[in-house]
Amino acid sequence: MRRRLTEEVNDLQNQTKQDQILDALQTLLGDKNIQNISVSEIAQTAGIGKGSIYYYFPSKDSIVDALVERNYEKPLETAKNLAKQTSISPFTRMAMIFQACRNSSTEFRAQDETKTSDAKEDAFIRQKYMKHLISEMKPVLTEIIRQGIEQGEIHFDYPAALAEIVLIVLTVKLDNSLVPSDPGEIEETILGLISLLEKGTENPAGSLNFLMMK
Amino acid sequence: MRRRLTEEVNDLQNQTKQDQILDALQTLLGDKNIQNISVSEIAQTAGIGKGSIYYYFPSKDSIVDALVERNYEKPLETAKNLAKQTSISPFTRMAMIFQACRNSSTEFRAQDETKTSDAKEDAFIRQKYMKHLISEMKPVLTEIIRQGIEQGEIHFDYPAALAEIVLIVLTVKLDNSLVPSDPGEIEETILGLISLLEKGTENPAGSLNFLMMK
DNA sequence: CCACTTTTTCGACCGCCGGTCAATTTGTTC
DNA sequence: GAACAAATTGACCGGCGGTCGAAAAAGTGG
Repeated sequence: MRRRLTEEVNDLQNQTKQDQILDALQTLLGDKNIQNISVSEIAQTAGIGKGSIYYYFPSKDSIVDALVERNYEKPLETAKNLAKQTSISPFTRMAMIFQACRNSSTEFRAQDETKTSDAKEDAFIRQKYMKHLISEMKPVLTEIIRQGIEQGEIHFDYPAALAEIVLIVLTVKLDNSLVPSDPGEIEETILGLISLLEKGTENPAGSLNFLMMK
Repeated sequence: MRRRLTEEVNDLQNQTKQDQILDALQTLLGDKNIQNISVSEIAQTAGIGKGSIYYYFPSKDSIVDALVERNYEKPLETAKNLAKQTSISPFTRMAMIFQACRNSSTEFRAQDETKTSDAKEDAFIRQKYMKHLISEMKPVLTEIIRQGIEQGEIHFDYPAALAEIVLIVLTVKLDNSLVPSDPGEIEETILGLISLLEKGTENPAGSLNFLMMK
């Protein structure tokens, strides 16, 4: 059978019904925690009936999952492309990847700061974020580190472990819901991580400072 | 006014009503996720009425918080005591602390493995765990590392950062809910962390292998 | 022992949520 | 237009976290 006309119109304006729903959720997340957002509310914001939500998604949780995935599509693609650019230094590429992630995540939680409700409460969604990011990004980062080892720029015996350690520390530390900390503390931890990386990968002190973001 | 007799009886058998409720929750957590445990169920298991739960705790969430806190009382005390034992090598003390945490947490999630429901779902409670552990343990570990630096056993410029990095990586990695991984993968990450620590703190390769648990 | 106050217990009840479903509308094909 | 499939909907359901007032139990003073 031919595809429905409405579907084609949607595709043309790059807005499937699913996207509409995800947009609604994203908007609402600017104001409150996922726990305080009801499915009816999402439906209302999306301008459709509650029942329709369940025509496109099997559960409320799955909507959150889909949103997380959508928000990391771009940085993941960026990372995968960078993994092929062997001419660029591995550490530079790592920095670029983290920058891409950071942009995407600040975009995602644009209005979090102005939240009225208790910030620690939306930990739920942050966690899905972390999980997705770490598991998707690890193989890519591992490959880049492996290249660095081959090129003699990185001296370390456990590329996958190194990738994971860096990912975990950065993700956890930059997510204030898991370990609440003031900016100075974050900076110190990142500095410590950089110092540990420099010594651990046998690079001169200060050479990786550019990993420090912004 | 004098303390109530019942209160004293409770204290004698070391079982306050709160403890009774926490025990009930802990039992139930052996079988299912916190999301699938209702307050009525906790009450029933504890052998009291639902209303009584809310006489002792303001919310369901607060019960979970209290349980997490209770389960880390012992390892935290152990750690604080170890912080004073300056005669023991810092890394040995770190290993002892992690061992204490590990014992406590396996006790806590004793029957997780046999769970029927989807394991990733109880991420909620694990996260409370991580958060509590990291924030409470960080200052203690920092102090121990600082002692190691003074004694010349550890060469590193950021004690607090080092403490946090180690805590974060171990906590996240040993919690399979956040980054699902098979045992071999966990081992590799820990090995990588140890290698990074050895190089980073200017200790000979292999000297910290005893940090590897079990 | 009694009268009285304070603490504790309890389950019926409330509002709301995630999720279901039968009925209806919309779109497609011939 | 008839026949069929796809999409939409809101009333409805069971169950949840949390409230509340009544009442039982415990404590107090004489």
